[in-house]
Amino acid sequence: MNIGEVAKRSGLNSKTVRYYEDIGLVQASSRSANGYRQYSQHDLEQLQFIQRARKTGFNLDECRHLLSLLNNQDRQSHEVKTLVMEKVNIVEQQIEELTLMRQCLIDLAKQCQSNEGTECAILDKLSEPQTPITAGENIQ
Amino acid sequence: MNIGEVAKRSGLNSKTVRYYEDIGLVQASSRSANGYRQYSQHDLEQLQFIQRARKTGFNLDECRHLLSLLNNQDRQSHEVKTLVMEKVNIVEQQIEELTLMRQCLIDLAKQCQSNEGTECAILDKLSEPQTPITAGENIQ
DNA sequence: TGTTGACCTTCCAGCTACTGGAAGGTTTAT
DNA sequence: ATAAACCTTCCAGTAGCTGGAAGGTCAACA
Repeated sequence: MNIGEVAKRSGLNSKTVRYYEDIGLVQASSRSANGYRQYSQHDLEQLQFIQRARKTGFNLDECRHLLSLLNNQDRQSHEVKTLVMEKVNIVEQQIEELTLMRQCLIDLAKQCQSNEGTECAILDKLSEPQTPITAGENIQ
Repeated sequence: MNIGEVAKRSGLNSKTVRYYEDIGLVQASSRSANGYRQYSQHDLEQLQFIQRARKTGFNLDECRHLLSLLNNQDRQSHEVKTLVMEKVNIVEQQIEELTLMRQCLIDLAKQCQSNEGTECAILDKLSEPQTPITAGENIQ
């Protein structure tokens, strides 16, 4: 199948599929006489795997790792579980930070009269010389 | 004060301060005879404001907006509140998505025996032709 | 006086994970 | 014949910095 077809079936964008080939995340596909990329069922499955892992929250390096485990018959089951549980920890940290950030924003908003006036408690708060707001480290 | 000092006092990196100048987020500082950047108390306050807004979860465009409101005497208080509440919504969506993702990962991990074997329920799940895992749209 | 180290300068490249667009070739349908 | 819908490559841009190279400046110390 052509790249458009494999893209549709894997839920990825054609550009993304080419990109994954460029960075060596998947093997270069074969080509037909006109130079078009040709994908096998196996290729599709690898791309679907990546799409699903990405959606589950793994970054491309982690996908690379998962793919190598997937394609390696000698892998050990606990390796994969470790990877997943590490990811759970990271996601939980992110949730915690976002929750703090949310509280900061709500606290800010509470102090605002929200009228037509030019005084603004929010801007004042953000301008204070001390740090009244702490949402942990900034995400991203 | 020099860039190192203003960086330390604002909690930013010198590189970041130069970057903010490059992209026009803050006005270019004055220079002393040797070409070093010189910062006033006012400059420091603007940088501190940005640092705090970033930490609170605003991106650079939003910081730009907030700064213009901060520096504009005609601003209206509710404009700022609206910006903050919009941000709360976005943060809440992110939290929701991450929470779903966390559950996916935990579900995956539960099915894993985590032994020395080479079968792996997690990889199997990620390889399934259907999409068993849905954590909403992937966050970035 | 020389030199060491800590500053400062500019410029360029790289990170993540794509995405958009240009310029062009191919295939299919009308 | 021509238009639309594919496909190709290559280059650049996104956000928000950060690292490094190559070089100038300044203060302290032997």
